[in-house]
Amino acid sequence: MPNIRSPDSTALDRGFHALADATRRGVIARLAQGEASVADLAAPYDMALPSFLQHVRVLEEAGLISTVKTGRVRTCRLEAERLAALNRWIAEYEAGWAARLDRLGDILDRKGDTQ
Amino acid sequence: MPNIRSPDSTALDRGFHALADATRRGVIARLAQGEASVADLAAPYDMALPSFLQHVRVLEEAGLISTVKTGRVRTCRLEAERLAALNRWIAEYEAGWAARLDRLGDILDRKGDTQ
DNA sequence: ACGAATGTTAGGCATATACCTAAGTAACTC
DNA sequence: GAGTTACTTAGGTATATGCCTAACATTCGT
Repeated sequence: MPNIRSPDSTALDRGFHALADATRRGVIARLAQGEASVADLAAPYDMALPSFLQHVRVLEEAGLISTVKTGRVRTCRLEAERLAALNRWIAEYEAGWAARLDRLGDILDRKGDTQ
Repeated sequence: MPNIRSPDSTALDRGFHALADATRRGVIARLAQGEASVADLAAPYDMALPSFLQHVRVLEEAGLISTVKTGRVRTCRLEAERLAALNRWIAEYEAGWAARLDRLGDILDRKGDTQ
């Protein structure tokens, strides 16, 4: 039986994985207010810079942020479109029309039992 | 300097982590069409059942699905509200008003260069 | 050119994740 | 009550993740 994995699954894998960490979500929240350097982004965290840089790379490889190095400063920017893509994946199932129909079915069944 | 992590971050951690895997996203997609047993859910995947069950547990601990055992069958259902909560987190930053302003700035700058 | 600022690379450690096989347990089915 | 079904538990391996320190590279200010 073939595996159901689709070829583009890694984009979602990386995207959601990138969001599954408070530090990285903090970076995104900060970048939503405008661009920032790595040092600026790292400042609130009690973490060695190399460790923090790893998080930045995870975000960049997920496409959630882009960075440019100018002189010795690397400036980071939020890539809202990629974030939107993740949101779209969720939205497709979040609507939950089927789930609601199931629940409606349950409710009707229960009504039938008691009346 | 204090760490910025908020106390409830584990809910988002677990939620997004749960979505960061194609098998688990497949389960969600399937459950969006209605309830299903573990065996039903596992059928499309070329994976030992214990391995698959781990994925189910990850989803359940993230609150993305709920399960009930009736007799020897465990039935799984999508918890759309939790999915919606993740979507809400993304939506807050996806809007990207700040990012758009930045880009608008870039565009205006470039216009200024060429005209 | 010298020192400080801003990353970056290299290497290492502890825990978590994703998979497996083998061996249960509990509940229908006959 | 014996077998089959549908999980479940136990235990093991390989890789990935998240953190660290130490040392290097580059650029900026004076």
